[in-house]
Amino acid sequence: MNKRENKQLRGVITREKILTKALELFKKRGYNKVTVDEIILASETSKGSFYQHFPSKASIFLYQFSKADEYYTEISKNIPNDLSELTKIEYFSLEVLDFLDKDMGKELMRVIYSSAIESNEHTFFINANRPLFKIIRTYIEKAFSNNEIKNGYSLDEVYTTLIQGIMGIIYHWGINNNITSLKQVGQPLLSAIIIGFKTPSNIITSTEEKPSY
Amino acid sequence: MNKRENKQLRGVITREKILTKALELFKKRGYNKVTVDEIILASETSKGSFYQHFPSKASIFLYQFSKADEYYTEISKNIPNDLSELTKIEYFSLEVLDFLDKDMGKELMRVIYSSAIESNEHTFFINANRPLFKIIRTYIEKAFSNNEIKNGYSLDEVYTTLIQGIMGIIYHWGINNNITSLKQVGQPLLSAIIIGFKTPSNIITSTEEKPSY
DNA sequence: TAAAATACTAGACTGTGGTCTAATATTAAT
DNA sequence: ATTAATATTAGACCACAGTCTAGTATTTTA
Repeated sequence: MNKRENKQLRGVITREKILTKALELFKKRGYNKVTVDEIILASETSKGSFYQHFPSKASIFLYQFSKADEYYTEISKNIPNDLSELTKIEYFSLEVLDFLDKDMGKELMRVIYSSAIESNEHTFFINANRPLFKIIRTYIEKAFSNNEIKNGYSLDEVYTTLIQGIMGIIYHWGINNNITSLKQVGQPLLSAIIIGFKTPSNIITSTEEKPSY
Repeated sequence: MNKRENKQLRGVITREKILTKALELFKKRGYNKVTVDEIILASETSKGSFYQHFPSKASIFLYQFSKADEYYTEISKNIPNDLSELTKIEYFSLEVLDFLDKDMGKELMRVIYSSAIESNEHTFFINANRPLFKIIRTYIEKAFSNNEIKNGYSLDEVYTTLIQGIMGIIYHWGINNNITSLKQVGQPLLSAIIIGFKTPSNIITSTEEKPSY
């Protein structure tokens, strides 16, 4: 190993020590109970090192979320091909929910959802999800090609509707303390939305029967 | 005025001074930019007084939300009676969104949604909304009586689905920086959900065609 | 190999929301 | 009217995430 690697190595090792210890502590005592000072004490490093390697306490916790994209791609590959595109969307979304529940966990999801809304630096949330967004968008495009969407919505409307639905499912599950699985609580909304897309709406109904709004 | 009123008065006046000045500052410079020290300076009070009258900085901002319930009841009274119950739900929900957008504003909604998910003290969010929840539940019950719900969902499923949808709409709007109105971005999801409720689902489809999940 | 540039580390310091305690004002009890 | 109980106020203090600066180690340039 040459000098260059050695040099990077010092940092990499420190970073790794911090990351490991931090995640260990978060797991043991919960994210909110663990302080940065504790992490640097346990990992025998310093404030300076901590913030050299991580931009915030949250980022180190959120780091776990980076495997998500990888997994989404995996899920999408394993979807039976004989399903309609809309059914694929439902199937895929439910698998995503299952993954978030079982592999990521409620506490992490809460931290993700709260940091996304409490600051304008939700770049991560929006960007890191790109693969998720792209996968969904691709399905929608195909659904349009196959004429599966019959309620007159545009691609963007369908897309936004789905994202709103998924976010609503996760947010609602996040603030509730019951132990029902995310997949289970999310299934009805997803189904209803998909059915909504499939069902031709009476144009007269939506423009004349309810003219007041 | 007797002694008792006088005594309460001192506190009430202080409380009012803090509240007024705080909301004024929040409005002028934004919630996050205003510090508690600034508020007590501007209102000529003290830390002790501030926390005597308010449990947190957020609570003083969230205070504005207390008129919400009142307004929800008002909306529900003014809904045309010749609409179907499901249409009423859609109408009502859209009016709620309109109110939250125009009267409450995005910053307040973000603070509400972030404090609800970042601590377990979201009692307020859940409880203060009771009237909203009750109104929606009542509509749903009537919709069931009128046989408007044809997709086989239980009352709780319909209820949860709607709440998830509404929360999703608000959350999604909250993290996005575009200026589209909440009502406008929420309309498609609400419509799709309602259509989903109305549309009989093929029972065989949901239990046999997709047995793998 | 000397000098310059860069990465890394340590820990003092800051900003800010929130707590605690002691003092004072007000009300209630006797 | 005295005393006890309670509400209110002031501001020192604490906790904790995050910043800043000075110093050290490593790498690159020449």
